[in-house]
Amino acid sequence: MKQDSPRQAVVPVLVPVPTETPYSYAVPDDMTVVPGSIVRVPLGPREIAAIVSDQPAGAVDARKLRPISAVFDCPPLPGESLRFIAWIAQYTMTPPGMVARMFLRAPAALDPEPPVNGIARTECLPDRMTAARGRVLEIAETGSGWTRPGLARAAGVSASVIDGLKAQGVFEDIVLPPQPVVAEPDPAFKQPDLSADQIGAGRVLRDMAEKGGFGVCLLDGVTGSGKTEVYFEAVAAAIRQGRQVLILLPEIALTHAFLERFQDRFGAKPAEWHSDLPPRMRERVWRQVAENQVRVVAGARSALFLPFRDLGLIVVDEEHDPSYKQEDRVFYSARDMAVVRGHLGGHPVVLASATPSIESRYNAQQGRYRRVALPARFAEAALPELGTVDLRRNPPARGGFLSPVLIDEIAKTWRRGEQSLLFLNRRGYAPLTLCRVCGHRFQCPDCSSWLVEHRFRGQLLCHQCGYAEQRPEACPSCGALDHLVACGPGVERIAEEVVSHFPDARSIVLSSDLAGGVRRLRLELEAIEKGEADIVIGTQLVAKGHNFPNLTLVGVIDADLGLANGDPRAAERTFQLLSQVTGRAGRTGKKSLGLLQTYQPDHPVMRAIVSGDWETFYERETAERERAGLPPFGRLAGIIVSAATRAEAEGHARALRRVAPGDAGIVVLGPAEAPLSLVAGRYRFRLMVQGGLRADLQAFLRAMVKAGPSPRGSVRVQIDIDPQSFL
DNA sequence: AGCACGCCGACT
DNA sequence: GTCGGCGTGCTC
Repeated sequence: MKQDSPRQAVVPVLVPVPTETPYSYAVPDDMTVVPGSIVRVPLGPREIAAIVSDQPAGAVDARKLRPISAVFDCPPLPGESLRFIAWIAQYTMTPPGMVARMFLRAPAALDPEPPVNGIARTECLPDRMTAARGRVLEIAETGSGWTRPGLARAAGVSASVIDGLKAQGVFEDIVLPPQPVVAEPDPAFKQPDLSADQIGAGRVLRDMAEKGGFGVCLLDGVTGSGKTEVYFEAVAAAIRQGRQVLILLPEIALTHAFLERFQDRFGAKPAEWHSDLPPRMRERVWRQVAENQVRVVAGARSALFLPFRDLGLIVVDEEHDPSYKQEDRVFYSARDMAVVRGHLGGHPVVLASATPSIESRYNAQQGRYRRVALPARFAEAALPELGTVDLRRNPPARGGFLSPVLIDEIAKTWRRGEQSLLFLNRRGYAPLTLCRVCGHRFQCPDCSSWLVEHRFRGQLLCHQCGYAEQRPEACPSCGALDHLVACGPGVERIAEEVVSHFPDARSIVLSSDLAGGVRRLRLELEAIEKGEADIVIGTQLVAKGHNFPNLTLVGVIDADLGLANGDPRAAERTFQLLSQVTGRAGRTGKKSLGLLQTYQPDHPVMRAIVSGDWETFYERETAERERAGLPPFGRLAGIIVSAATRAEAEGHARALRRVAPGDAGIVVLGPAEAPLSLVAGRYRFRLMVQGGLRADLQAFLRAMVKAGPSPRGSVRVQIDIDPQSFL
């Protein structure tokens, strides 16, 4: 539908505030805007960036109308993006302005990059030549453009040398063109050496990318089967067609490893997009994506809201990863929204995982997605030999958590000069502290979960809400001194046990609360990769993406952990996590071993991992959910909850928010991904129920359901996402 | 979501 | 007598 846009006096504008409809703004006579134009508008006392909408605005008093201040000098968002905003708003029950806000996350990028002043050679030659001048002229020949201080530094001279040359007309002032954020990737840079399986799978994906148009392919291949190289074939095809490519990665996996693999294949790095990108870089990436200067973006979930002009392919790597879910403000699953974006814009979507989620498997089984499987590990990367250690038959020594079998294997591995990884998904020293005299258990005053002892810090922490207190000497209940006992293991405690068995081995603990933050963590990981540790004890952050080249033993301290928390996804999650962790071994070419300590070696999760028969596990899981009245998908009932005031409604929302994600099982409320929306009069709150809800919260919700809507104003809780109908 | 306005408690 | 807490309402 092409038509000349008539002069509009008033246009609808999506402002980043939670209103149901766009606001109306007057368009000054000398201004032209189209739907998608990014504009600066006055809103109350401030000026903010907003998007001209194609949806009708609500009625407004003409006296309130204010004019658009300016149109930003950047390309308007394409219609596809506007439809994407509207779709997400509707699906997630979020005000459209709040969704639009996600497209405006790089405010400074809305204006063109400030021009950078540089200098360039002229035809003139200097009157006298000196050593310093010679160096400057030599360096100036290299590179694509120099700033005055840049050239001086590169030539190792002071800026006055350059000023002298400039005074003679040897250099002149110019404005440097904006520098591309990354080099152009070359699809033919290096032809990969693929196995027969990879070639077959790669051909399917390449065809999808070449043909274009919407379609979803689930690329399912065990760790080390070379999934990445396979979807790179599709990426190459899209680049050849001159289209843009978005590769989504779980946040933690934005590691050097991926970027380097990409560079090996394409000769240049992809543009990165994630939360700790420096602001400058962020702006440049945003702008160059909008101007179709960037071919490939590798990013975390927020990259989904970059203003691509000509997207030709979306890849979601590790599609099962829970970090694709955003749980604040706008609640969405980036994996699902990637499929939606592909659908709206007519792009192929590749979902890749070694352990696909149940819902993606189900969608593939139903024929909604195409499925391509890579059965074997590639080349020299042999699978580790996997086994369970039955803790009933091989119990740890009193007060310990390592079975003799595991200790023996650690010893052997260490003697061979190889590395061991001990995995326990629990931070701190002990998950429960109690008083041996009176039985007092340390509980969080705010949310009633056990306080976890962190011995290195001397604190008791609530892992649920972040509450912290100093670890006391005496029992706060009966006053007894020295009778507090730690129950159960955390990584710190395992480290203690490791030191007692292997005092001469170099051991290290890695968890997200490591003192020194992310930077320290990165350093430690590098040190481990260089072989500077013998025994690594870590939480789930060691499961992702790092290559420990000398690792030949993975011991899972408590493989049962997480199976009994009532989460309907418990088995699936445990399976995914343990597969990933044991996959850390066996990348060396050497013989390697993965051992799962468990009290239930016959549990389907253990059997699936040990036997490698994942197909049976998936079938069983799907059937299990159906039996429990939790089909993998399905529309869920709404719940009416009453609240008299905004404060009360907010209180409910906060309470739900704090305890919802990843907690114990929700049966009344249905499967894991159900988003709840609380709507109280004009106030509206949402949250995503990920793992399920704790029993006390279920009771709370049930009570509210019974209470029914309040005549004074109500909070409505809705749970009605239906993944089957999300297209 | 921000931000202003407004009404009650501890301070220069 | 004011500073500042957050409860309430509004933004085209």
